[in-house]
Amino acid sequence: MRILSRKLLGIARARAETLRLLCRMKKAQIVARTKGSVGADTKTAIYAAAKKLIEAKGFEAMTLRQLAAEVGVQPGSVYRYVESKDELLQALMNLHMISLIENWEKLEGKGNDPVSRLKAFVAFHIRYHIERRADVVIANLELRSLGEEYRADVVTKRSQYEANLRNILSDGVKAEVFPNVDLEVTAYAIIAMLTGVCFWYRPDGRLSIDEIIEVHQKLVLQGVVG
Amino acid sequence: MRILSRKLLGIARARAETLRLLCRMKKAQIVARTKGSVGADTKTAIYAAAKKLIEAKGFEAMTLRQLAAEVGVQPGSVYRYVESKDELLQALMNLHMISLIENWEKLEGKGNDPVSRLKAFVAFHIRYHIERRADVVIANLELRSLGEEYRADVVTKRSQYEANLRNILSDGVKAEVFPNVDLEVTAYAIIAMLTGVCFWYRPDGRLSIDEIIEVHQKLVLQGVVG
DNA sequence: CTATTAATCAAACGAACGTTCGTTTAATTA
DNA sequence: TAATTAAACGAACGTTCGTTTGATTAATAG
Repeated sequence: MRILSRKLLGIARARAETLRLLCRMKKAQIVARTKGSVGADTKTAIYAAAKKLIEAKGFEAMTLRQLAAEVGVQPGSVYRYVESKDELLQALMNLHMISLIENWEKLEGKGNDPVSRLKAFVAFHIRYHIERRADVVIANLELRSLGEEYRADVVTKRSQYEANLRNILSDGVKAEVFPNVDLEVTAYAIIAMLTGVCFWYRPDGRLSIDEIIEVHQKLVLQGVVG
Repeated sequence: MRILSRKLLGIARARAETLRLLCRMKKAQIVARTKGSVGADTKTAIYAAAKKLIEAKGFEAMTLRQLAAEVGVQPGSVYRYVESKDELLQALMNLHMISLIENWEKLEGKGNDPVSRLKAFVAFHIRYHIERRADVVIANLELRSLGEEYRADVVTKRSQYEANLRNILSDGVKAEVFPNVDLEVTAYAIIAMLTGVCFWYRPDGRLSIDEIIEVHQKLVLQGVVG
């Protein structure tokens, strides 16, 4: 057996040498930096591919080899743009939370009374979540995979976003348009219900996004107004 | 650097040799079948530990070595009770769905009018989901990790359970107690909102389970009754 | 035109993964 | 008590993982 393995080792070595020679021959044709490659584009492609793969398989199940293949690059090349797999997830989640908060702030204050503000929130949340399904799925399912050092930051940002809804409800209670609502629980309930949409929504479904929004606006408003 | 790594390799080899000797010495004391070991108990322990670990870290992130350590057994021993890691997840999800459906069927039909049936469903769903958080978290977050051959089965069972709510809503519409509700969307919305509870509920929180149920019953009923 | 920087590749690393296997001991049966 | 079955162990298997490295080419700046 020991002789056999030595023989095999020899064969393997010879084969490796042959492959190396073949590589050297090909090197004149295809190698290293590719024509037209631009770093910024590659980084964008990496982030997009990561979103797609994590949404489909989950963060832990996605390998950097799959990610690299999706981008059309070698596994090692990803590390020019990403510190580590963990840091990549952190970046995706943080960018999403920041974008979510900013986009709502752009709309906020358009209406004055609590009822129209609540309707606006429902519409915004559903539309934004359907349009960025991958971001949302990642942000909601992969918190566990996020390193402890990053998690608190994302959780804080999420709470910050949810505070917008709590403020609307609170103003409604003060103005006596929403009687007897428990701010905390109601906010959780509404958000869960709205976020849930992007887990069953299908573009070719029976209802349009606007119709889905209307159904939810009615449910929410009747729920809190009574 | 090459010299350093050779040095480390040498140290590692020496240490491995020492450990091997220690193992051989211990063999006279601790080995093989342990006293008082019962197969059924071990299987129960494996399922319980798997639930705990998957809930905390996710299915892909849990390793069989962690699972074995949690049970207090060697990694290979797990395979006496489990066909594969995938089959373990499938078993956990299927058992949960079956139990969920059965437990609701035991309660169903206690009330007659759609309103009291809807209230009963809200109460049951929240209480059951809080009490079996691990099961619920797994069933809701790990569908992606489930092999395609098993997934359809779990999805069917889930839809079967959700049909209970759709039937209640449908009866309410026929009896003209719930005017103008979209059966499909409303059912999704209610379930998402109720399931959401077990992602924020804390036993030492401000409200008791009963109080949380009351808040949701009110929200849901006002939402569908108008 | 030359030197420098940006971008990528091929190859390898050790570690950890799920899983298999032959052996060994505890409990049960005949 | 002897033979059989149940339960677990320890060690290893081949594979794949995230990551690092040094060489190599494309684009850009001087």
